[in-house]
Amino acid sequence: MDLEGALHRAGARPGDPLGLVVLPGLGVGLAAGGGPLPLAGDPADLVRRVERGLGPRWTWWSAAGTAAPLVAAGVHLARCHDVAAVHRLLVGGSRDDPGAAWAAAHDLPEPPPPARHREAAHGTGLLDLDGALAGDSGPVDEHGLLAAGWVEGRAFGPDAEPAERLERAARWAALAVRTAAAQQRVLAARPDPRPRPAPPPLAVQTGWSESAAALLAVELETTGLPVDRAAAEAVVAAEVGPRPDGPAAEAAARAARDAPVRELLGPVDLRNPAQVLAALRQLGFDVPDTRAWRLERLRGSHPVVEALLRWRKGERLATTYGYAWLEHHVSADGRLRGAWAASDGGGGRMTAQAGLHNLPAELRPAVAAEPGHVLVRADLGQVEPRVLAVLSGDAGLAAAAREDDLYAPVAAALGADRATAKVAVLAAMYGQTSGAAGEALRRMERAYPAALAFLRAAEEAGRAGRDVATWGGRPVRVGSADLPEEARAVRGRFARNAVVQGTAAELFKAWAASVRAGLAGAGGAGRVVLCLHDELLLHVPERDAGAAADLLRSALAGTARRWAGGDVRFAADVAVVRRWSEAK
DNA sequence: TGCGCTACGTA
DNA sequence: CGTACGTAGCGCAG
Repeated sequence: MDLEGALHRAGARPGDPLGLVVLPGLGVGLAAGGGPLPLAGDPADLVRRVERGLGPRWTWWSAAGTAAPLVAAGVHLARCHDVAAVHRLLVGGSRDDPGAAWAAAHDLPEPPPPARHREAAHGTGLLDLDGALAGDSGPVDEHGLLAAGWVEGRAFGPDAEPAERLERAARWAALAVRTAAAQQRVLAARPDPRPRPAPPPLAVQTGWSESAAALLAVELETTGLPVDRAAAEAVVAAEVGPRPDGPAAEAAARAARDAPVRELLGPVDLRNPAQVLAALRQLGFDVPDTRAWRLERLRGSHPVVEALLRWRKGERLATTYGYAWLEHHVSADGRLRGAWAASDGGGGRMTAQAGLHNLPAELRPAVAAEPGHVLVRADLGQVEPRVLAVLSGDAGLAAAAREDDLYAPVAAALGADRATAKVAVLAAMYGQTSGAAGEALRRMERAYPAALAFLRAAEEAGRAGRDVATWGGRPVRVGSADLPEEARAVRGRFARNAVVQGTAAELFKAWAASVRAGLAGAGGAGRVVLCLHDELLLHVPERDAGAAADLLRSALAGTARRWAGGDVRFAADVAVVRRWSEAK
């Protein structure tokens, strides 16, 4: 079959949207401007050829649903439009299923959410849940909404003939392209907040980078984080002893860990906070709870405090990050894998499961490059105050951002030391209402009035139940008005912080997408292996280390210029290391 | 089994 | 009365 000719007849052009639905083992449904194009064959092979020959902007309902088998087969997908990711960027909230995106793109009321157990099946065509699709019903129902049988993948299920399944997959891909086109029109019409807008519009750029991040999330899950299992086990063993070989040994190890504390505290269940609290009160401690930061202050007043804090540390390693965790999440190939979400929570940060985002510092030496490779780590310095300078257009804060250490000029402006300046800046961004930052905060008002006014406006919007929006235009839903004062204050702080945190997340994802593209362009084996809010970790062959470090810096400079308009400088600290712990 | 609570890890 | 997230054990409701 002449693939190039078929693509040409279907109206596919380089760089243009090309709808894609994958039917594993069967083929792919493509859709360009000219209509649906079903192709039988090995999906990875077909997509690889189209990527090489045409270089489209792959357009799918979601990377999680469509790209996973391709990524698993080692296919690199350069550019994409992710309908789910863009939908979340456009309307905020947590819905990103095809039905919701389609309805929003057609100004229809949002349909009820899909049943929970079906969520994983969106657009994959992998699952046959409730039998065959009724008759020859199409993908759009009588209300103009997407039909359940198509959303749930039954339309492509094994009940139909292969040719018919591919035909439907291509029609489904065509609907993704139509939805994406509608989304693109909305993005392009959004006001551009940059001081000197230049094409492409910021919202369009953000749609692309959010889409790329969704694909990167799939890749991160496939690639995994390289872990030196022996080193990890050594850390665990040092804290909780050797791996128990059965339930009895495990119970014995637990009892042995508990014994030193129970000698001092009495025969209480250490895993029951209420019992621990009661026992501490028996010993004369007047504490409202048993949290570590509270007990920290009581260190030295009684040996039990030290023992309990030490026990807690070991207990964390024994439970959350112990042998069971290694067993479940670190594969035989030495990779720690968990599910990733590219845009989660209120502000749209990346999140990860399997402990990838909360690895205790003690375990970081176990994150290690494989033989012949290095880790290249880069973290954004003081990203949130720099983002605040972008959002608010505060000239003084933008000037401070020209320094590698933003807090130095801020300290000078406040007439305070660096530590105080840092606390004041963070207090302003997080909405702290008490504590020692008071006087410094008042000086912040005078030194950076636009930045503080921006934060106050965000907080006020949150208190009043009005949505706020990130730089890229993502609405941050704050919920309804009419709440008790306490709840309004909480929501105000949430809104104040979510705009900054969410905007930082957008910059980070744009940077990560650029780095991902640069690594692919270099044609090497370098991979992004971890995204940690303001930190990127790459795993690259030794000889590519220097190029990867350069890429991290140049990608940031380019991203910041396109994204912020060049008025605010962003800086990354880059280090080439063998083990994650070696970097600062 | 599912949920809220307490606790704690990261940014 | 600084924000966000994920995970685990416990106690309780169903």
